[in-house]
Amino acid sequence: MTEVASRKQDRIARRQVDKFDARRTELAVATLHTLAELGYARTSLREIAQNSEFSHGVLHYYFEDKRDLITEAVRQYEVVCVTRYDEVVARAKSAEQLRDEFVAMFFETLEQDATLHRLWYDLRNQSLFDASFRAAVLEIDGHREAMVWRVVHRYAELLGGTPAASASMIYVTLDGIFQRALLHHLSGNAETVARLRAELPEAVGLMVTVAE
Amino acid sequence: MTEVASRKQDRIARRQVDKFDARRTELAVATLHTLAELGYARTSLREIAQNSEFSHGVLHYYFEDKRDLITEAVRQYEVVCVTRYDEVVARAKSAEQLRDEFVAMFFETLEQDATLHRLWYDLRNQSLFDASFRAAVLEIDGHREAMVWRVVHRYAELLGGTPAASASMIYVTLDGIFQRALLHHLSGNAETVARLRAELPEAVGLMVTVAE
DNA sequence: GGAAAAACTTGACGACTGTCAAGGAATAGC
DNA sequence: GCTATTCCTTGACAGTCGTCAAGTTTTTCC
Repeated sequence: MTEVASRKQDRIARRQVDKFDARRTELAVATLHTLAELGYARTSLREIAQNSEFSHGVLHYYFEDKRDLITEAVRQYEVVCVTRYDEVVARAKSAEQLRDEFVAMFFETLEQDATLHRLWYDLRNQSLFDASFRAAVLEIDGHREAMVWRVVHRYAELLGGTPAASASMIYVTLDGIFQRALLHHLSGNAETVARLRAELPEAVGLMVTVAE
Repeated sequence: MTEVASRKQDRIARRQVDKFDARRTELAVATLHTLAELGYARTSLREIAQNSEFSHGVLHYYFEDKRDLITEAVRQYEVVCVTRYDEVVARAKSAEQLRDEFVAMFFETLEQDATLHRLWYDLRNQSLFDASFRAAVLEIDGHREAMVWRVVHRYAELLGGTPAASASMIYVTLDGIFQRALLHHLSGNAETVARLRAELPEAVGLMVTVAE
């Protein structure tokens, strides 16, 4: 084969791979939405296919098996959800502004992306029973922790103080609040959500100590 | 029917009800263990029956349907898990002792009853998708909140201070720590669990403010 | 001990599951 | 425009699921 022909071959192969990956991603997104709607326990391949424009057989053309598909869907969740607060951090001019916009964003995504978030917790929980997704889950959990740490760290900086607890502790606290708010939001318990919202700024305040 | 006969009938009926309930509970406990082992998504009625000494058909003799059975199993979880720290509170003579014994118990049940706890989180999560268990879940969650509140409240009392946050906030924080420790415990990540354990006393300390 | 009631087993049903092979439709390369 | 490859659909498979009816075993009551 000449060099030109070889390079051409490469280009074609690459384009095919790109196309293949694009379709994979497309199907993973459809999977993500189906999972968000039904939950892990009740999501079938046929149901996923119905939420896409293809038939159920195509899933085995693009994915090894169901695990492979769902793992890819989890990865899509990460793309969507793990840089959420970065713009808030970037534009904050004062500690107060950062805190308030963080709280606002926190409850905005809670309500707007509720089904997506419940899926995340569902999959994180599945990983307690099944080691398949565990690596992906631990990775995303780490990214979530880093994300809230950037917020609190910057908040402390703007206040001229330092975080009062480790990244781990701060993450599990905020995540715990989020989970509970989500449960009550989906239960139609608006006043409990409102109460959590009212308490969140104070909780954030407790996470930073300012030297006197 | 004479009065005597009627009372006798009552006694018989009551005994039958007791027997009926006893068997129901027995089957609910078997269900609980199966769920703890396999998780909600993969637990079938035949599997449950195999973990009991009966055949799968009997489950429909004692329970309306699968939901009814699982709801009863959740209730059994409550019986087991919701008064765990009360003895610790009762015997504590000092704040330090209460804190240390709480931390010890926290990680003891984490490791000893890990499968049961992962089930709890699994079911709490199911209630985000399916309203069936929601009432039971919210009720148990409330009891768990009250349980940790008793601990922190007593701790503050012994220290001569007051809790620094609401019962809600304190619960979600401790629950968040527990969930994360559970994830890493089941992932075989012992050093992360150890780190959380080392940080827990400090976190508890932050939950109480002492007037100076 | 015999009849009635309760407790339990067995086997079957229709529906649904993940997987995959066979074949049709679309596209790419010449 | 023809061929080869890629893409996608269809239908079937073996298995599992919750449910339930029919029948057997055990217990209860007189």
